[in-house]
Amino acid sequence: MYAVEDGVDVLSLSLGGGSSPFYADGIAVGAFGAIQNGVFVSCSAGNSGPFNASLSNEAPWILTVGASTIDRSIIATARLGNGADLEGESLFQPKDFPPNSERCWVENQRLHKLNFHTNSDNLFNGTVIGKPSAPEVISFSSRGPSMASPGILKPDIIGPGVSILAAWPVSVENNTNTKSTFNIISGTSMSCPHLSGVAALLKSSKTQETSLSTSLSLKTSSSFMAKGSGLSIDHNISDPIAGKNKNFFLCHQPTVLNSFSDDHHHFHKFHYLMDAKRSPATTPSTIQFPVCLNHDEDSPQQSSDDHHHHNKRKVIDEMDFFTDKNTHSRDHHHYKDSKLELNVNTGLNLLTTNTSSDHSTVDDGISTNMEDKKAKNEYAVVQAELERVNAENQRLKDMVNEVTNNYNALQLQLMAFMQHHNAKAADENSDGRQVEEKKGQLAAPRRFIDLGLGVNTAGTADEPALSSSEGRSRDLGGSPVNGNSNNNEESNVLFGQDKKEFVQRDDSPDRNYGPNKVPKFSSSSKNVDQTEATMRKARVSVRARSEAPMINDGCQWRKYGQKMAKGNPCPRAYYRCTMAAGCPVRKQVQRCAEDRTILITTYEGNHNHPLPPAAMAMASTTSSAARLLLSGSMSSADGLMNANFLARTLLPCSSSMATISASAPFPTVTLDLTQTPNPSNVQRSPNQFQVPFPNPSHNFANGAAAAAAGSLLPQIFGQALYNQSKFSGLQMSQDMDPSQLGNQSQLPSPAMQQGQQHNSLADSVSAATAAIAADPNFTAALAAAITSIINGGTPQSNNVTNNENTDDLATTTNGNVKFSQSS
DNA sequence: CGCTTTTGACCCGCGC
DNA sequence: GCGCGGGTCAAAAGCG
Repeated sequence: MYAVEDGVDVLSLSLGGGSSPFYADGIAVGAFGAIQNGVFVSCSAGNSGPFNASLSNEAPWILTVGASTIDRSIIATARLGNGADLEGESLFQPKDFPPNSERCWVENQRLHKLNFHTNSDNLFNGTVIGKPSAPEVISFSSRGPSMASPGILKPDIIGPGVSILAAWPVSVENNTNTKSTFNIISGTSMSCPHLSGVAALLKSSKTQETSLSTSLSLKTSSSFMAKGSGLSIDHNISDPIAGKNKNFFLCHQPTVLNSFSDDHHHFHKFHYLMDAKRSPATTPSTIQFPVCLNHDEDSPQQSSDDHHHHNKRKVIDEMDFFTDKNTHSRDHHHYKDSKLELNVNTGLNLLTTNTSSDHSTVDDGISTNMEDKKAKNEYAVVQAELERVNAENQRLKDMVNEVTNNYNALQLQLMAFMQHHNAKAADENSDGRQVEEKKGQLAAPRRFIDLGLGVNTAGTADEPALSSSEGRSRDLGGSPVNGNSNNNEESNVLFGQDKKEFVQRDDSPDRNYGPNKVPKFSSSSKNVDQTEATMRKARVSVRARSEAPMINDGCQWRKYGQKMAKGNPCPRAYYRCTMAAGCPVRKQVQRCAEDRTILITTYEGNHNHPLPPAAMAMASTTSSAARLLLSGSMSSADGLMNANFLARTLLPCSSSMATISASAPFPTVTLDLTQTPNPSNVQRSPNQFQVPFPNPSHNFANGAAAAAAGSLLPQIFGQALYNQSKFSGLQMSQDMDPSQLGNQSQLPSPAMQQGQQHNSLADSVSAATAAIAADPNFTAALAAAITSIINGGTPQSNNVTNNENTDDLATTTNGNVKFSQSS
């Protein structure tokens, strides 16, 4: 026998499942806050709890199941009508829900004991053990619409007065172990983008109810309905899922109402079901809990239960889940004698905005107390909504920050790629001319670095070719003027991690510096120091919008100072790289005075250690930019050089802008990630000329892949490798002919320059793959960018064909994009 | 306890 | 030479 007494509302809110917006406890608070006496409340939090259930009045029979699948520390709580708090552990775990977890509590002097166990993320089987001695509501809520995994209720828990609520199908075993699946509609939160209060919540359940063809198996007295219950629970034993339920109803064929309809928001609850079915056009201004309790007086089944209509907790109807109707007859009478009051007013019209149409029986019994409660409930709803919105806002902020960081990193990557590509292309274009012009003058032949992947350059795959800087150094070391010189000669040069070591070993050969080299640097320690100082002072400033105090560039930094800089109310923070002992890299972080949403990060120096993939974007970009800057400044004797270089090398292009500052105390290139793609929007300083990163399509065709391989990827590859010549790139640039600036720019970043002799190609590929694959978004974006470049590029005869890298091949495939380094 | 951050002192270069 | 501003140091404080 199954019966629900008068004065009992049943409300089951299942907040579980997916990314439901109903996690906010405020919803539950608001929802339950309106529930009045005698309401059964069953709630279940979903993935991210917490939720709280508060009852504003006596609620003798409450069973609350709360859980968070995300944070087990979150405790679902329910405040009982008597002021007692009901707390339960967070029972759910995404995967490893402990079998047979037991949870007990005492509520209103009744022991509630539940065993829960589940065996999958979205499967929740609940077993209630022990026979309740009083009307109770037990709620099962799976985490999702797992129709195939209904909860199972043991027969012994099916007793008089026990309601079983489930958001999803629940099977009930009868004495013959025959399972019968039934559903009880409960408010579920799936796929509801917006909600406000219970009404919306339950209203949202309409779709699911319909789709799931859920049914409600609950009965109550008509008198209860007359009290204005806002809760709608309709009987539906014809549910296709719960078709067997029909066999468990002894006395009637419940009226079927599968879904909540707006048209059903009739407030005459006493006739709600009937009206809803017969007068669907009625549309109340208030959103009502569509209560579909089986109290239809016109129902032929009803007559058989008339004897249950009593003033107190009368069981006017019964639902028999089992064929054995005598099983709980004694309990049934027990419930009939229950002391529960019938003056139940669920007051679930929480979001009522216009009560004029409210003709419920509430009117005849409303007291000021009720109004106060209603007001409080509304307040609670608003407050809860506010909290929810705040929490959501915070989450969105976090998301924005994260996205911003990702965007910045991606942009840097793209900039690095374009920069390398551009430099390479420029070098290609200028190479012939430059070579002729400088023929015989340059002792330092333009030597392309092997990208570190140069299997052939070093002779063996295990001994990758030296970095570009190394190559250049070697060239400086006396190699004949040969822009295409092979790397074989590099084998004579050793590069230590320490720049000085490199210098010492590099001083032997004589250098035939061209007369136009300005300034010329000798191999003396003095010049070396000067070079180092210059390199160190070369700065790359990155402007990016970020709410965070510091952009995440993948490196570890230690703050060593903070100063108030003149002209900027925002303090400037000084950081030092701590990823390796003695790493000279430092950076300054300061917010832009004009626009404090812009964070200006200025990098200085080169890392002397491998960088994690996450740090590659920034490191490669900044180092490349610095190299570009230094190349221009150091290799040109006059200011025109830069202009020429830029004009020849850089082409109009992308949204990212590089600004080389001529007035800064230190040579500084600024990468502005805040600029819009429209060049007209670019602000220019009289002392600055901006260098838009080239549009690869202008001078880059099939070289895109080569560029990717020749710049970005090599850096990534080199990343996994340890390097020994951290400043070689700069030193090389000192001796370079302006015509080689493009090549210079093309050189890998210091990170790339790091010694690769000790690493295998496989390791490099692995590192690159990991770096690229680490971030699917980045991968997709980069792939799209490169694809765009390749597709948009106009094939040119002067495609990049660096013979030095002819055999170098570093290929990593990510999705549809294949990066292949070839020359 | 070790690492990081804070913060005032100190150093240094540059301009007057 | 002095003052100013940028940058760094290092002891103290904070933090996990």
